[in-house]
Amino acid sequence: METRIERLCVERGLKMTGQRRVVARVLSDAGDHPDVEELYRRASALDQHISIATVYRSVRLFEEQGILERRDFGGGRARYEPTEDGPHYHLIDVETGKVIEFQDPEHERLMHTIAGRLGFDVVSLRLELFGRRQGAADKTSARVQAPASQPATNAPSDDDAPKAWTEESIKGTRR
Amino acid sequence: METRIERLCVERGLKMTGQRRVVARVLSDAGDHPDVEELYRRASALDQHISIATVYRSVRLFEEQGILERRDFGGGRARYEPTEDGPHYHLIDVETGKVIEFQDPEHERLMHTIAGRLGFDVVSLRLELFGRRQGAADKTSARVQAPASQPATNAPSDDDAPKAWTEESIKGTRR
DNA sequence: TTAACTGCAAAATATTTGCAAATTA
DNA sequence: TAATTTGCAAATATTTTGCAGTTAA
Repeated sequence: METRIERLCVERGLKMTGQRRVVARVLSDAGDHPDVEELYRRASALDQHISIATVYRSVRLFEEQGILERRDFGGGRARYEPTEDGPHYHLIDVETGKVIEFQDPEHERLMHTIAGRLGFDVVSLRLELFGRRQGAADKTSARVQAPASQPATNAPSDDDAPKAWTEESIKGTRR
Repeated sequence: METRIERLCVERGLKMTGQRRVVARVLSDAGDHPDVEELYRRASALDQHISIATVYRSVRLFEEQGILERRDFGGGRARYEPTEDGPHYHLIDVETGKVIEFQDPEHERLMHTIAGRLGFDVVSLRLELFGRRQGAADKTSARVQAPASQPATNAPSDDDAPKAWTEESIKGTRR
């Protein structure tokens, strides 16, 4: 079955190579926010004949086409998700690194109000909330001193992905 | 005169070397959001005897101490600002890359409400708005297709800094 | 057929680190 | 003087690119 991403590519006159199709499929199937390395891993499982350079080229292309959005949850790697789900934001659990998506129309409105007040139209925005589950004891205060920009130098920067990815992903990380 | 950053370092029992002092001074004087390369440039002007490795080590240290916050405005480099100014957000002009800081207590409240609804306490958050000056003709629609995460692959990722920095900064960028 | 695409390895960019020498408290 | 810190250069990590060969339309 043809994925939405494939359809969009065809509409925009891009060649659908086997590799491109595989990357599109992997992205369509992903319910999380994989980085390039993880996309490459999943793609390789479906098709041996794919190189990581092609994955990089594909996500860049898809992003340029507005099919994908690049995210930065800290950890030094770009992460990706399809644009199909409409505007939404992310709440990152600082204890576990788990990512929760949420929407809020009121917030939407507020952003436009604020931008308007400054004389701007909103083109896009990003909002990431770092939080701790209510009632969770703070056993790790050192972790969350200054996570404002990157979640924290030493907080888990992983995701809602299966353990295997999580661990491998962190191992290869430079921070 | 001793900078706030220096004072905090001493309070936390860190040695104040000449280099550290210079980096602290440069950061205290910065009204913008310099990256490491720019910090190194400004520090070098004050003191020849400083290497970029030391600047990297200093900002990492300061960030761990909660004295600095790391920001990501796209462009592949981390940018820094002192934490002293209290919570505020950033509006990035997608045409010029100029960064405008703003606050909004209502937004503050809303974030706590939203997090609470999901069962979380807010530890920190980041909000970046990408906007276009009202009335500015859209001569560059290609630029802003999918800037949700990074401002845009090809939008200026510079700042409110002097032209000289802006240009050098972009030149060395990989995107 | 041909313009677009891929793989590979090398380059570019950003950041970290090992170690010997220098410096602060 | 002892523990930290620095400079330098080399190592790592992520992403991009040149080029020759392959492939979709």
